Amino acid sequence: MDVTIYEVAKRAGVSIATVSRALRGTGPVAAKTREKVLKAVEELNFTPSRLGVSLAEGRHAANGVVFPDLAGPYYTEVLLGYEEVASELGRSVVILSTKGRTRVNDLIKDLAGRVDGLLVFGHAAPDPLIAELVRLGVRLVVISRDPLPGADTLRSENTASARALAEHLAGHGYERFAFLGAPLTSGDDVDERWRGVRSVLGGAIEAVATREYTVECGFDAARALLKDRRPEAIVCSDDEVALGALLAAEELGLDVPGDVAVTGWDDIMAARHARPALTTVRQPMRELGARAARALDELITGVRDTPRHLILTTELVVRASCGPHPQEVRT
Amino acid sequence: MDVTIYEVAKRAGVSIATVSRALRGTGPVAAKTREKVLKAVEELNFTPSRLGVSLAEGRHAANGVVFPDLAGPYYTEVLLGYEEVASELGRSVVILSTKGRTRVNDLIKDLAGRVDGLLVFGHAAPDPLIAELVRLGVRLVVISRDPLPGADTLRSENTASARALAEHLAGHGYERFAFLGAPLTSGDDVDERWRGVRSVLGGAIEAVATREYTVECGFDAARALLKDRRPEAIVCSDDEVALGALLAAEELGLDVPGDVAVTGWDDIMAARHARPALTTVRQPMRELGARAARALDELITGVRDTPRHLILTTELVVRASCGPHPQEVRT
DNA sequence: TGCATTTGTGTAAGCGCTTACATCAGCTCA
DNA sequence: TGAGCTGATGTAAGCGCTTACACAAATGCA
Repeated sequence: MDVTIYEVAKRAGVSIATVSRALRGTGPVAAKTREKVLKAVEELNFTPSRLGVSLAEGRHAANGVVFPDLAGPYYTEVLLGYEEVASELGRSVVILSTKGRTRVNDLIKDLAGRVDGLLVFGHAAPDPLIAELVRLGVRLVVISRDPLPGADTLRSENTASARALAEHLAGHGYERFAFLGAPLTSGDDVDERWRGVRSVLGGAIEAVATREYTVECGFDAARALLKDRRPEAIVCSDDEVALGALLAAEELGLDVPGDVAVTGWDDIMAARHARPALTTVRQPMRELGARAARALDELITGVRDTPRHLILTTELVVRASCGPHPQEVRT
Repeated sequence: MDVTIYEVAKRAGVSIATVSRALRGTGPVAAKTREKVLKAVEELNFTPSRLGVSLAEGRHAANGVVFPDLAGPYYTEVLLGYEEVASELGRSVVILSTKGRTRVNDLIKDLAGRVDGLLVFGHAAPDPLIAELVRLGVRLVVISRDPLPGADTLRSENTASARALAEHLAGHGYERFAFLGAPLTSGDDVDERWRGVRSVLGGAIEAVATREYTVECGFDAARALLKDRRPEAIVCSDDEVALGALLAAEELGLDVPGDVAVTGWDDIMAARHARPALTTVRQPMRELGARAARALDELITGVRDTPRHLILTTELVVRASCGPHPQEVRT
């Protein structure tokens, strides 16, 4: 891994410029010369140093991604979609997890210095930092949050889907609801969902916090809620919290949906396999990642230079956990 | 992000060497000079170009990781442990997912060219490629597979734990077993587990393949198995497959562990929350990642230059899914 | 006070590439 | 047959840093 273009040039009896041209296919090279070069490359096992190339080209050919954590399928699915497209576009992906880290801002700035563009999950970086990155000219796509100036934002639709979900539940005849989700950060996905359902259900729904968006936290919060003042339906901020709620109900000997209906959000794989299968809102997670990678590519290559705010559509997926509802089709 | 050390030097009225020294703390710099430099850095919002630094230092300050996929907690947990320690050591992490990719070898070699060292999950890269990387002098840690020459390997203990698990199940009085796991690749973790249980149970256990190590595949394979010729106990290659088996049993109206016992491997969070809670073997996933990062650091810095093969200890975790067993302690 | 250190700073040579520009054959075509 | 091309190659100037080395100024000590 430490043979340089000079050695190849010497061995092939040409200049380094010719080697470079032969390898990249830029500029004309005589067939015979190319042969010689390729032979030398082969013999020496030469691979151009990424650092040299990048420094000369003035680009990293790498994208960054900042996430709080990797717990659960949401982050990993988005990440995989992102990595796949980035790879397709010839870019590597450099990751940074912020949960439990100190000096997050420094870490993120450092990351920004080693990539051509950055994907940031909504809650993984504080707003002032985002603003600073924008000011520094970092190419940025922020995911799962409301639009902000200077950066692309990308999210799935929340409000309308939340209203649809709420209306569906209301159609079951339920009258006392709870929204089980983490502390609401204004403008993030969960906040939008909460606003959406509340706009339909009004005072009939109360918000209940969980520590995090995990099965465990959903379990704890749901158990407390169900013991204390059982609502007829629990709308959860996401599928994992909902899975926790299902477990809590089971532990308390409650039937879902007989005693309490439960819904999730995201449509992760486990939602379909849960018992009862989870009514949820399907959000295109891979697609989010893929779009982010493409958006970043546009910003980096300069095809586009004004921020764009994209919202992907979602789909209400009705399954057993919200109760019998003959009009709807099950998946 | 495009202000260079030259501009800082000019503004501070010093040479670029002094700027570099002031910023890195290498070599002596007068307090007053440092002030001037820091002021200029501040005003210009200077961040040293990572490419320039890396090229000059001759190191990327980045590690790579190659995984097949990110499905389930195993990969993400290892990855997070790895990233955390790498970050602590001042190294970024560049990821590469190989599942469904064409030209994997090229992708991996490309990755090798942009990092100082590589963590590779056992099944993510073909053996010949590993050998080639070793030959090229790539610093390498391979995880979850048997030792191979030239590279560090790192895994959790399998054989003894598998025997312990098998003996535990035999102690319940079960006599007909199935091992539910993916097609066995010689030398990988699952293969070791299979060999371990078989060494105890002999002809009483049969191997049943799953397409992948996922809940879904576990579900499908288990359903087929349970319908066809129900064993008394199903030893699963990992927790996710086991969760699938639990779901299959439930769908078929079978009681676990009454009608069939089920065990997993890994002790992912869902194992504890499953109903019944899953008997499994706890493997220190974060620790694996963390160790890999440290091992790589040793190889990169040259503290150590001979390969090391490390095996971390595991722990049998007995829960309800294998049936009542008063002698053991439940967690 | 003079000499040997130490301290502070600058100069310049890399690190490994890409590419603009210069050069020079060998052709084409009038 | 020579002007004008085109094609093939080399030269050298970056890209943005780090650091060995040189050197001048400041300091220590006898």
